[in-house]
Amino acid sequence: MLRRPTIDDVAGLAGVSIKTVSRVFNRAPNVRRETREKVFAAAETLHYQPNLSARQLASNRTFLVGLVYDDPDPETTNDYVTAIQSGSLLACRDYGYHLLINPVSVSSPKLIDELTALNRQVDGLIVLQPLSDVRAVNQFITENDVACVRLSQRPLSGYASISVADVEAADEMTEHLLSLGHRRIGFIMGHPEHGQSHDRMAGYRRALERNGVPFDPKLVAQGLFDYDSGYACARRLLSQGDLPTAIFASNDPMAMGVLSAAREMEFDVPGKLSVAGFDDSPLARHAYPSLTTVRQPIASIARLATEELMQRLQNGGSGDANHCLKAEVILRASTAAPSPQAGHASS
Amino acid sequence: MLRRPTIDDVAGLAGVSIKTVSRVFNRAPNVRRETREKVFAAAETLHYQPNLSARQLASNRTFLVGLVYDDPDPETTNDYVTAIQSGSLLACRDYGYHLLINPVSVSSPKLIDELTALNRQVDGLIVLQPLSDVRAVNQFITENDVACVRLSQRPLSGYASISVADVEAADEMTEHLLSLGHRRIGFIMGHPEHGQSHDRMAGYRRALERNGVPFDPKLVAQGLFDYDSGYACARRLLSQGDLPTAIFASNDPMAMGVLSAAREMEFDVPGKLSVAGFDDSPLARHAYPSLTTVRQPIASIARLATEELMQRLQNGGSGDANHCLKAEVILRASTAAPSPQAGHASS
DNA sequence: CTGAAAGCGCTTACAG
DNA sequence: CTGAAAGCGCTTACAG
Repeated sequence: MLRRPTIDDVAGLAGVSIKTVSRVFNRAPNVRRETREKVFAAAETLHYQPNLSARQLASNRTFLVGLVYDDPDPETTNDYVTAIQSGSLLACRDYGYHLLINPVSVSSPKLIDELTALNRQVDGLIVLQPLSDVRAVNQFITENDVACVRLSQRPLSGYASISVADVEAADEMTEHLLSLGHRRIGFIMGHPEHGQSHDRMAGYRRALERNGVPFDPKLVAQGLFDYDSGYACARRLLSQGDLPTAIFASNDPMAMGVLSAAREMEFDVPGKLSVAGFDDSPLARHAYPSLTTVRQPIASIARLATEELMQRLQNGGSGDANHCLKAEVILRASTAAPSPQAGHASS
Repeated sequence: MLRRPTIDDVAGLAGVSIKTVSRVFNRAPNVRRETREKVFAAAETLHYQPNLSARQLASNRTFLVGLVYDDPDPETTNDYVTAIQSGSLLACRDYGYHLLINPVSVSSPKLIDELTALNRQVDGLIVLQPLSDVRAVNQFITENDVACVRLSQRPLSGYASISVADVEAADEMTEHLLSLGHRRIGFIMGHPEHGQSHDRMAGYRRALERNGVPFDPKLVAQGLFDYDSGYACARRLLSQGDLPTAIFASNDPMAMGVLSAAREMEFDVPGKLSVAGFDDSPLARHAYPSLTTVRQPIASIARLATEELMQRLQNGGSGDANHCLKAEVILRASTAAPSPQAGHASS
């Protein structure tokens, strides 16, 4: 392979200074159109591509975005994170940026050190939940004036955050179950460290209240957003005296656990028990019965977060900006009206 | 935030030249232990971290590895790719490298242009299937002498490849079904462009042959590695005259499709139909019934590929190196002995 | 075992 | 609208 062409080669061929070539490639204003075209033509013939490292060093920018998320177990794939990642990647490309994937552990004592190191290697961060809800992380952000966009429903003064209307979505799903005739609706909360968990719970309670259905703590179980906890919570909820006729799990993996528990305990779904999830992960559509759930606009979230970050990097912009996107209830086969004799079944 | 410390600051504080600092950080030999410790101490107090861009520019290396894979649909998560990615990421970290995730489209006319551009921004590539089985891609690799490791069972002269013993694994799974007493075993092939598809098919045939069971083309259906194709193939296989008592699908998503089709057509699994998959994706354990499948050592594959690449980058090493890892049959609830009356059921 | 000098390929004020 | 010079923070031969 020949020596890679440099900015000098392009400048020479185009008959301009390297500064002009630089201007053209950085889309700076104040370049005559004619000149620009000459430069592009020269670059084309030479197959010139700017050297990233040189740009980085000279401009003190990296053209890199870091995506940071909690990854308790590298063995288990997290569909939500994967979707965010792929959406963000696409948006980065549009701006000539690369995405650096950075799983960290929220409970690691080195967390802040890791974030510090990462922050030096990228122009900005996209911080997913639950990291974006961790006090130490937000403190790190504000103290170091980190360029970042947070995925969280709790705003951080001076920064941008993107979130989904979890309260509304959970409210809507609960309303759906109520409208089918359910009155005893079990709820499986998500991981308590995630802001979403509390919002979804709030939506559940709001819908009950609005419909005059008393909130019963015995119908609520604390899960951890994974299959196993959903399974365990469902077994508990389905073993007590006064049975629920529906269970609303805060995410799809937990809802899958509920389906398994129901099958084991011979609760026909949706005949004897309705089950709803949240996320519309790939599992949901192919579950049996297919899962009623909430579809989050993950691709839009990722794109919006990335674009918001790009804005801030370009304009040095800061200030508050809190975007909240609507989610959508997806009705499938796992929810139906309660059967007349429901609630009288044995465990 | 204060000015970031540079190599000069460290050298000043440690009382050595910057060259020595550089040597220490690059783990070069020929540095007295005492000196090294002085340098590390100075770096520690200053919280010094080498500037990546400067290293890149000066050394003409990027400390970046590109992971390239075919991504036909960014909306759908591919558990296999995600697992490779996370394993490779971990290995990269051990070597001070970052991983650049690069989904491309195998059918894009710009594929080679994209690979060319990517190749200039990284030190080496890890190429997943089916890209690693595409002639144009391999041609690009050899013509440009690209530093890379391929995930493929078809070796490429001068390069390293990592693969899984697909033939053996498929053979073993088929043997398992035969040993249960199945004689009419349906097989759903994977995407024909993937090398694995053909190997798994070969393993299936080999086991049949060894056991004196004639190969019946009517029992084979062509899938595409996704749920929908598995579902469609199963419907076809279960609608013909001479029914299979077991279906071996070339991967788990297709096996999930088989389970759905079986449920719809009222083939009890495993009573009337045994079902086996391949991959041991997260779906498999939580499926109903839980899926007998083949566990691939994905983490090991990813680590091995990354380490092999690192070797080559460090030693400028080349030459053939073909690693083949063993897979493992995981027995779960979806396979059992055929019932006596099986094969006489209606569709 | 260690150092002084040159240079990697860009961008950034500063001029004009 | 365009250019000449300096410099970003490292590494790389080359000396010694």
